[in-house]
This record gives sequence, structure tokens and C-alpha cells, in this order.
Amino acid sequence: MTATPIRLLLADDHPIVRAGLRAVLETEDGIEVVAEAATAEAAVARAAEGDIDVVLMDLQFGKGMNGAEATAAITARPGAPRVLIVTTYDTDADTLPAIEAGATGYLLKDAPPEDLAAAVRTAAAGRTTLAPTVADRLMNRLRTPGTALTRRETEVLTLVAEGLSNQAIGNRLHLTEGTVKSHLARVYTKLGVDSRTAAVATATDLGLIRR
Amino acid sequence: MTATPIRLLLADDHPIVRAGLRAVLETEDGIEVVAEAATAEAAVARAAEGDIDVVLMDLQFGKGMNGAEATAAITARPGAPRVLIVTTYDTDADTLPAIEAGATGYLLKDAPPEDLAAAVRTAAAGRTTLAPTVADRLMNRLRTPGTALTRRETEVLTLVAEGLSNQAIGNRLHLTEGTVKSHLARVYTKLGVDSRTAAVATATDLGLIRR
DNA sequence: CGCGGATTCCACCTTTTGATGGAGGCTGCG
DNA sequence: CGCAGCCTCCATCAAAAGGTGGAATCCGCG
Repeated sequence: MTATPIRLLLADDHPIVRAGLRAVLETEDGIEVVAEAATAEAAVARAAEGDIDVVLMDLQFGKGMNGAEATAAITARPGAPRVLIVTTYDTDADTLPAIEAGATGYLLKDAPPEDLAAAVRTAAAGRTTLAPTVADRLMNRLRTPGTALTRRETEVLTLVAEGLSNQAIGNRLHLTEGTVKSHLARVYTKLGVDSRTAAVATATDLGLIRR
Repeated sequence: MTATPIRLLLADDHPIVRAGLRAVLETEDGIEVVAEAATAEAAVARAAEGDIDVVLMDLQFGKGMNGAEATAAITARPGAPRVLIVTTYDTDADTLPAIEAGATGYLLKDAPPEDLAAAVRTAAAGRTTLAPTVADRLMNRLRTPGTALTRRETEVLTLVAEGLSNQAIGNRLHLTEGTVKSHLARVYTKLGVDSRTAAVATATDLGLIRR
């Protein structure tokens, strides 16, 4: 069974988390941690050297490239390793870019160690593992496409979240204030709220905008 | 030197982080991990049993009591262990309540393992260790007390960030709408803004409120 | 005890925002 | 082509929010 162990690269900016992943996975048969990376850039470089089957990738790094960008860079190459996201957050704003970038799976850091090992093996086989909350979110998204904001609506709402007035947003986007109001009115009905601050709050919760 | 080892309790809802802390600290002379807790409530209960010198406490737990509340509960008892906060975030909204609750130190999870061990020893001796960014923030706060929001102002602004109207905030806090306006007006001048959404945006940037 | 800061409340007035109901132009697609 | 969805703009009215200037209470602290 352990003829060819699964070779892992741990990419996380927290030494403590790397140590934890190593401790949890090292005891597993057929899994071998062969490298660590403290930055997304280092992870991409190490993955390019080959010799890796699965990358455990965090999404947030203190500085520089983020995990989703690194995932895209890694999976773009032929014969690339699988990338399994292991992170703390599970909002749309995190999960969707990561999945688009070609991640093979998405786990949360509060997952029990057994799930982690199982997900690594699943990823090595090229199949997908999603954390339950992430799976739920994706299903809901597919079931209720009406909630989706259009590009323009998202753009306007993002500026609202930065604290701009309708007037200022109009200037920034070369629109009249009335048009900004129109967009926002539609955003409010889609989100089921009735004020700009409430819209920002729920959109942030739903991960529709980032902050 | 190792006559009486420092006895540790690890409180964090992520098994991976607990494993990482254990792995990092276990190799240190004179430090012994004697218990783990996956919830804040369990940490309080275990600390009450005695036998613990230092608690490593996360601030965010998935459900129930948070780390600051648990810290207050633990340090309230006579002969209580020291509490060293080890978390990912370093905003005012996190650090200030934790320090008020009686934490002996505040470290970030991206700290190198050596710093962690050193902080544990410092905490056991009853002295304080602060992560550099946290120390900076506190110094700035002492230098510019004008920017500091009062407890009530922060409370009101937090509800604003959740999307509530002045009226709704008044009801929630048992205030008149006029009083809410008064608080917000002072918040606006302190932050140099002129709208609720702008206040939320800059307060979030400054780490005055959490989101 | 007196002071300053925090908290609570008030009134009046201006500006911004939201609700409603259209309307015309553009684009992609069956 | 014709429809659907998106984007743009408009006017009008009602409701929040913000600006200003007080004012009274409470509390910790020197």
C-alpha cells in the first residue's frame, strides 16, 4: 500500500499551522510531507520543481500573492500537482476564485484530522473534496441565481462599501446620481434590505464583496 | 532548570492549530502541554480545575463564548493561570477587549516558534509579551487619544456596520434616535468622515471594529 | 469637592437616501 | 427578428441621516 507515498507541499504563512499539518499528516501511512512554503511565491516555485503530488494551500498570506493566484499559477502547468485549499474562511469571495483557479478541493481548518488525511488521498486520486459548508453554499448558489448581482451592481456596491455617496459614485463611474440610485434599488431588492449599510453588511456576509 | 515544568493548556477550536502548538512547544525544555480545549467553555472549565500555569487562548471560536470572555472568566478566579492570547488578528477590536479581560500577553499566529516559547516563559513569570504590531498599535493609541472611540461609540458603530438604522440602534440599546445621532456625530468628527458608510469603511480599515 | 470625559437627551434645519414607476438604448441569443 | 436582461436616465415624494448648538446627569480621579 505504501509503495508510492503521496508527496505533499505545505503552503501556509503560519509556522504553527505548518507544524500542525505536518504533525497530523506525518502519522498517516502513505503520506509524506516533503516541503513547506511560507509564501505563495515560494509555493509556486517549489511546485514547479516537480516531485509533488498534492499542495495544501492556504488562501491568505500576509504579503504578496494570495492562495488563489498561486493555485492558478500552479495548475496552469502541464503535469501539475493537485491543489487542496485548507483555509479558515468559507465565503463566496474566497471559495469561488479558488475553485475557478483550479483547486481540487476546499477544506476548512477546523476539519478533524481524519477528514484532512482522507481529503489528501482523494485529491491525490484527482477527485474533489468539499467542506460541507462550502458544498452547501455552492448548491444554494446554483439553486438561487436571482441573488447574483450584475457586474455594474457589484461595482456600485463596492464603492458604497468604501463610504462614497451616490453623488461621488456617479462621478467616479461617470453616471448620474439617479442611475446610481437605480442600481442600488435593484441591489436592495435582490438582497432583501432597505439601506446601503445593510446592503454592505449582508453582501459582505454572503461574500459578494470583499473587505 | 526543569525542576517544575510550565504546565500548559491549549485552547483553540482548530485541531490543526492545537497540533501545531503542541508540536512546537513540546520540544522545549521546561514546557509541558497537559491539556487541550476545543471550545472557550471547555477552557474555562479546565482552567478552573487548577494544575495549569499558562493558557494559550485563541480569540475566535466557532460557536459560543469567545476568547476574550473566556479570558475574563479564567482570570477572575484567585490563583488563576496566566492567559496568553495566540490569534490571527491584531485589530483594536480584538486586542483591547482581550487586554481588558486580563490577558498577560498577545501573540500572532505567524510568530516564529522561538518567540512563542519565549512568550510562554515570560507569561509564566507573570510578565507581558506583546507582538510588535500590537505594541505599535497601543503606542499609537496612547499618543493620539483623540482618535480613540469610546465604548459606547464603538458599540453604536458596530451596529451601524451591521446595517441597522439609527432608530433600530436606539431600540437595541434602549436609547433615543437623537442620542444615537449624537454618538455618531462624534464618531464622524473623530474619524474625519461625514456618513455612516464612510465611518464603517475607515473604522474597519483602522481595525476599530470587526467584520 | 470640583473637573473632565462619557453618556444621554432635545430641537431645528439641510442634505442625502430610498421608493415608485417609467422610458429608451444596447447586446446576446434562440 | 424579437425577446430578455442589462444599463442608463428621469421626476416626484417620503423617510432617514447629518449639522449645529445646547444641556443635564453620572462617574472616576486628583
